[in-house]
Amino acid sequence: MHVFEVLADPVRRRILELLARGEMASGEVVEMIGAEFGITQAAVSQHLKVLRESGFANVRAEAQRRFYSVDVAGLRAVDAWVGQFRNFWEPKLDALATEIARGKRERRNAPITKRRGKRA
Amino acid sequence: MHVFEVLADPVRRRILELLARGEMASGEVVEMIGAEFGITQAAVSQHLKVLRESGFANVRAEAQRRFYSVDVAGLRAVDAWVGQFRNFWEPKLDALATEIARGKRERRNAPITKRRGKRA
DNA sequence: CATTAATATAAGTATTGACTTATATTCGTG
DNA sequence: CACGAATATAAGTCAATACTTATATTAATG
Repeated sequence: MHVFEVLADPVRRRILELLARGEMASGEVVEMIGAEFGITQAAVSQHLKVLRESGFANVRAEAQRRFYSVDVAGLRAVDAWVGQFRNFWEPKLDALATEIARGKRERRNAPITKRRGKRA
Repeated sequence: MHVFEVLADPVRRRILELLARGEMASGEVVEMIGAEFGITQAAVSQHLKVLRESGFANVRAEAQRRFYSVDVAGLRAVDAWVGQFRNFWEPKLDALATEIARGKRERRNAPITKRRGKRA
């Protein structure tokens, strides 16, 4: 399942927000999410499965308990994709990349101009 | 439609990547996306509608043509949500927030310790 | 070792949303 | 003003997925 499909579900987003505060046993997640969304243990378990299989959560077993925690892999993937566009609202550092893009665009229709300075 | 649902669709993600290179007329988008995904003009138009209604794209009319461009609003919203977790893999600047979270977690089960210093 | 606790899985259902074809709208142009 | 070009919308279909209930698995415990 693609990272953005994973985060498209509000329950999964909420679970991640809970895990951000520290690892939680499956049962704790079931309680909180159950209270907030009114869904069953099975449903929560299925969401946890999605999160773990898509790189958003890690599991650690302790007796019958499963402790879930945030796995950054998924979040980094999302961040990387959004990063493609970050220069659109944060021109500060990446001004060069922005310049290149804008240059390309404008040069397409621009009138021909004599260039001065070194040539190969 | 929630921002993450918007980006859950590969066609919409691709459209945004195209728009990142500069504004495009609807027709141009239809050509490129049609070629890549094999879908009709109507389908692309519907995706453009979603993008514009969810704050990911702006439209500008010129005669019968509609020129689409990236709107950062949606992307910023996504970035903000992911930002909640950024300290998980970028502890550098936000070390304080990370510290607070970790502290909370550990204090839960920690042995009681005498605290020193000012009190209210 | 039978029972209970904690979690996962199986199987079925219902809703959502991404398509399709067909049609409407809007504008320039002969 | 009729027509063609560019785009949007309407209506219907189909597949994906988020649920449900029921059951399986695994481990501690009396």
